Amino acid sequence: MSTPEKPALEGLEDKWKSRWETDGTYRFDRSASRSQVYSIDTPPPTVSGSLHVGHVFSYTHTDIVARYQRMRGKAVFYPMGWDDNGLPTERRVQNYYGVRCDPSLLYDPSFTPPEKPDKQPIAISRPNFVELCVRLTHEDERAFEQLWRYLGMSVDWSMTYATISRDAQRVSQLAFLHELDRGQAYQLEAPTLWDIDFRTAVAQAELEDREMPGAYHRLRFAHAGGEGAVEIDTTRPELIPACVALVAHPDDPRYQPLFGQHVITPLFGVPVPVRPHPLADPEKGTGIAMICTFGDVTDVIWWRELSLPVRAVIQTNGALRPVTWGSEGWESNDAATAQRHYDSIVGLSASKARARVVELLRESGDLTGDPRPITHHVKFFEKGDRPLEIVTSRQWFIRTMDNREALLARGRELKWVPHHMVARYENWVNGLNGDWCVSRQRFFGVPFPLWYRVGADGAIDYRQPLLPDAAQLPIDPSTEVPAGYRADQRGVPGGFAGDPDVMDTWATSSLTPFIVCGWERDPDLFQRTFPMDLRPQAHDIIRTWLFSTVLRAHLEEDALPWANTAISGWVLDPDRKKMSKSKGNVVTPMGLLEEHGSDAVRYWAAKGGPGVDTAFDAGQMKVGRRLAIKLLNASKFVLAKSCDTGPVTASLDRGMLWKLGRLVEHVGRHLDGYDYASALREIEEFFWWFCDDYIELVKRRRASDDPAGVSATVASARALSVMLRLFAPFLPFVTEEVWSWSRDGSVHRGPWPTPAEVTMGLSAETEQSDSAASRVASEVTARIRQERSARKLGFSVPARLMLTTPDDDRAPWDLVASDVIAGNNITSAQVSGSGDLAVSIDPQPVDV
RNA sequence: GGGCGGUUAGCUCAGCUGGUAGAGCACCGGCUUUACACGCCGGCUGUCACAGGUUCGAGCCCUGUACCGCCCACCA
Repeated sequence: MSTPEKPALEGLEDKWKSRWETDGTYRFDRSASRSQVYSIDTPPPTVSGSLHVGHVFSYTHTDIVARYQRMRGKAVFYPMGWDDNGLPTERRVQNYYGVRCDPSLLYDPSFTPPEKPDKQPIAISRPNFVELCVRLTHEDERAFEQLWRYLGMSVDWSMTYATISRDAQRVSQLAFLHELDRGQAYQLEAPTLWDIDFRTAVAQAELEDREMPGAYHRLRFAHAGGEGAVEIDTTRPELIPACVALVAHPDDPRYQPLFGQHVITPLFGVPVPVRPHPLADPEKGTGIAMICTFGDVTDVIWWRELSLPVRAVIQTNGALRPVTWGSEGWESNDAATAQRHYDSIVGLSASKARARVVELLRESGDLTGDPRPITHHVKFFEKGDRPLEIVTSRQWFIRTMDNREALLARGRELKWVPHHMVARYENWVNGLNGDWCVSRQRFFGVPFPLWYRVGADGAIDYRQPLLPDAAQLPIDPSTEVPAGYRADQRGVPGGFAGDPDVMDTWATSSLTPFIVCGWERDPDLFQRTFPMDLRPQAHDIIRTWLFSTVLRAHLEEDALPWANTAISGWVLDPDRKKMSKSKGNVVTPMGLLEEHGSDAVRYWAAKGGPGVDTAFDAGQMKVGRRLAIKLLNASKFVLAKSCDTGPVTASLDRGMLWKLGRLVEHVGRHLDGYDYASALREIEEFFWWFCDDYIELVKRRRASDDPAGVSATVASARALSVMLRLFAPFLPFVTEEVWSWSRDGSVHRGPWPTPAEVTMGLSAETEQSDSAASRVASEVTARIRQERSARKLGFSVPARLMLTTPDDDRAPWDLVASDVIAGNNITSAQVSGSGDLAVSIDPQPVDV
């Protein structure tokens, strides 16, 4: 335990991250009661992606809060999770091992993937596929963990979880079964937004609008009576065979006479009714629209509310399905012509079929004019490449619409940092237009823990699912067998079939508070940690992760999942664009940490306030690095002569401590409100003042062993101890290093400083005069420095001081005069008059 | 179309309940001052986006406009 000769930052990360691990510095104390615990629902990063600067930025914010709470004496429950669920992992595993998942296959315990992936992917069962996902993501997790440790994240690494772990699956399945039991989950055969490339249903939360070129095609629908025709505009003429009605606004006089009449679809000769509906916009196109099953979500609304039949043509792969014209549901006035037209588009994708239909329309004369190009917004799956279609399929839903009011109330109950982010949540909840579709037609994910009976005719009966016992969970219905059945009855008449789908990744992620707190597994842990204290996350996933977590906690526990949520901003590149890989401006986090040092990068991150998008700024990191180095050097100086107890008699010393006491108070207030940026700013400001003014003024007095020297020694040592603890949540490495020079144990478990500790032994009666003295000392020193600079008199030139002070400053000046004189290389001081502060100096020749 | 945030020095940003515009970086000048040259001291830099309004007084409050970013939206 000693101060190094030449302190440096290099190597501190490696030194302390392993020491913290050995010492269990951040181990959660699970004997703590709920009120002593601070629990954090950390976002699990997607392991198959890569970490970027944005992660470093926002995770630092959370770590600052965690460290603050820990020093406040809380048992901080801070587990790290890995999100290895979902499509990114699935794709990566397919490519990495050269496999593909076939859920109809049975588990092969002896399967090992080939050394090198073959061109022809090997089909494997879902459990085998999941095993490979787990294996691959495990490697990613280790790399992530190394980075987090290097950054100084104070998580308890013994409590790491993964979203595809058996326990996460158990929690997902159990919550689903509860919701099924309570009628909050249900299945429905219904039109659903569908990605034709991923071949899965997608939820409202996963949509994004993209601007796409399109074109209005003006089509002619003949009146069924024979006389005249009506024209409609459509961007999707290929859906004419799926047309089931036309619709116009009820008040639109142009079309009122047509309501209840029929018109004939072009090319296919199908009589369809003309119906009124208020959603039809008289301003759009010709004011009358074609309803198809299904071209867009408005079609679904019209179809439902007008009780129209289904004539679906788009299949799950996006191609037009075969249709026999003239058969039931496909009646046509001219089935032969309809068939001939349809045969030329069957099997084509929507865009190819569209081009072909336009040719057919031109030939038949049902296209008025040329298509008019437009740009319009089209719904996409956020990870998808082609527009979504709407396909009718059986899906599982969790009820959101019935809970809208309750969810809005939960949103108001939650404390949002920054507060305005609550608007995003309310916006989303108010805009919900359907229950949450949680089933996905994918392989890697949490399966629905259900089987269905197969009837004697071989048809699956979805109405009464066969449920597993809760104690059995997690289960995979594609390999496990429901009670009362044998494995050889799978898929045969009179037997059973497993639900083929997996849950939406958010269906699992929405349960992170349950997963980490040991819901329905470790009741003791659960009651010590739930509801949690903090959910930190980014604002782009308020509608997904935050919303769905609030929903699940509401359904399961009738509670908020956490009391607070801190929404972090994004890291922007200097062009004010969100930093992203695709823009080619990604800096690897590890390179950044190695170049500037973790404390320096954390400093930059901490300067970005809660919810504030922040520019990537290497300059700030350099400033942070300088701060850390300054901390090393200043500490070395203070600790070179240190003493913990003794009377603080000098007014300047006391003034410094009073100022520090107020700082401690402010910083605590800022951090309680998650305003780490303001906290850091104030600490930093004090620290530079302490170094440049206070220490410079007292360093000579401090060298002596008389009572005045002891006063400065005690005060500066106390201040250093306090500042190290204030800086500790922000700069964990350098503060720990300095702390270790003179003290046992970790600064990160040290007590958070209190104003009372700082001003211990000081009499409140002197606060005003001490503070005034400290202020006058700084002001006069600044004037002397200005004078020296203006007159090019270096510090080494001794000078005589002539000072004018306001009357009010005369007494404070007397208290600090000797420090100001000694600290500014002044030979003698002459104070005169009264008025505005004025300083002049006379250089004094040095006696030879 | 609806909503949320932002616009302050060349750059990155503070500015609490209205009371004479701030910091850091950059730039310029100076300093061997035994903690630190990875340092210290000093200096320069502003129609607080724009237009109105309230007020003795507006960067801050109100109304409107513009631009930037984001979220949401039924996209014929």
